[in-house]
Amino acid sequence: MADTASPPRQPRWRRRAQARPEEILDAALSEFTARGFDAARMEDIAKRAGLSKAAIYLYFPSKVAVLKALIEAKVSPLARQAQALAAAGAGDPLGALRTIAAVAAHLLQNAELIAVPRLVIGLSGRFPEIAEYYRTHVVEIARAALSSLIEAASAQGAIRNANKDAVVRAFIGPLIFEALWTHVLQGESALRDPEKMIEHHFDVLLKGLEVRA
Amino acid sequence: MADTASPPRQPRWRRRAQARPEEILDAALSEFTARGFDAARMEDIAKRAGLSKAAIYLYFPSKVAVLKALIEAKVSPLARQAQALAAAGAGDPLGALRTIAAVAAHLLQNAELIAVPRLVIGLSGRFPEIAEYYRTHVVEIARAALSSLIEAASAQGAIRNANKDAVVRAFIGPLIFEALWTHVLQGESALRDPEKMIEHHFDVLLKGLEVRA
DNA sequence: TGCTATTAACTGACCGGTCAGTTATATAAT
DNA sequence: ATTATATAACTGACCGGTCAGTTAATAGCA
Repeated sequence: MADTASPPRQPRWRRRAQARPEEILDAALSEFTARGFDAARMEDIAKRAGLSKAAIYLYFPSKVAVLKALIEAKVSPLARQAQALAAAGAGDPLGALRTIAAVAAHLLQNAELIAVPRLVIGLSGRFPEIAEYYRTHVVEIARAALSSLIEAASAQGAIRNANKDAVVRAFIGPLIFEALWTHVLQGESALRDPEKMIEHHFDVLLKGLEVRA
Repeated sequence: MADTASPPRQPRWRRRAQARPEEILDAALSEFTARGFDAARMEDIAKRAGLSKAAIYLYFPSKVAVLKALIEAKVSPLARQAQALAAAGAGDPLGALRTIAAVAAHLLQNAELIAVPRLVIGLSGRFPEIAEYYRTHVVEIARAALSSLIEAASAQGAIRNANKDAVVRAFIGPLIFEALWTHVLQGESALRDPEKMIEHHFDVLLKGLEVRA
């Protein structure tokens, strides 16, 4: 009797097959980030994404499948971006390296961004395919991009000859370290001032520690 | 009737309260390393340690407690070692840094050694105390040790003046990166030849990339 | 322009299995 | 005889995944 006279009720739910997958992945990222893969509950992911747990299984066959899709979705863009930056900067490789470092330093401020690699680190033992995917689709691509820039810089005399892999490590390593220090260990972070950090980074990287004559 | 006539039976189990805790921690490290914290089963840890699951609870109140004890047990020695090396090398700071890097490069070949930090990375979100413990008891101590060496080197003119934090990052970062690349991503590793890797590392670190006049 | 049939999208309730932790009991050591 | 050390058996809760059934959207038809 009460509300028989209110026809324009809004439906209890809507069909939005198009938008669901991405929403699910976003929700999953949040939950995985906060609790880790195992402790994250499908029920909570569903709630956050605004549908029922069962509905998730209309889009993904399993929890691991959600994780894989998540990694693929969040990771490929980064790899492509790195390649693009490297390609665009072939003319001025040293400048491109500096730009990439600056961009990276800015991005690394964002905690959600390093959530994926953290998941990968934690799960690489149990799901080697995930580690492999991350290596081949992200890190190897970034390494290749950097390598090509370094080679170009060396070829045109902008930097001296040195072992390429060592240079790549010297370029990336400190950034990774600071990201871990900041987001994993909650340490006081140099990332708060990315420009200054990159300035110092390049000062050491270019000039080295030796006392010049 | 059968074997009533064999008195020298060995007992079904022995009381070894003294030795148990460490054995449990070793077993836990193996299981945690292989499967991660959540997927590791107390039952399996017990089996590996050679006792029953219930017996573990005579020594540790919970699974997390085992993890914490494990981290504390495996981590303090490292911190002490880093401090010792730094103290011993105060006279020749640059040499000490090289030694530390060489030792580190050797140690990093061992997969079990980086298992603990990997656990910390994976669990830092859910158990911040663990991350904090690791920061204060390991990384900050290692950083301090390195910092003092760098300061000493700078003071006695062995290296030029540069931002100390940046130098620490430039020193540690590449090693961390290579360890992750090797043990997490299963990549082809420069750690196979630690001497050469350190040689390249120091070549870049000391001389930098700039073309000298 | 409504009514009906059909399908895609979605849900609530449930099941089977797992596992951290507990309890009742037994055995070694003293 | 007593106590510390150990186990086997058990419990309670949780959670990934499933399924029978419901609802929203849409296409066909009058």
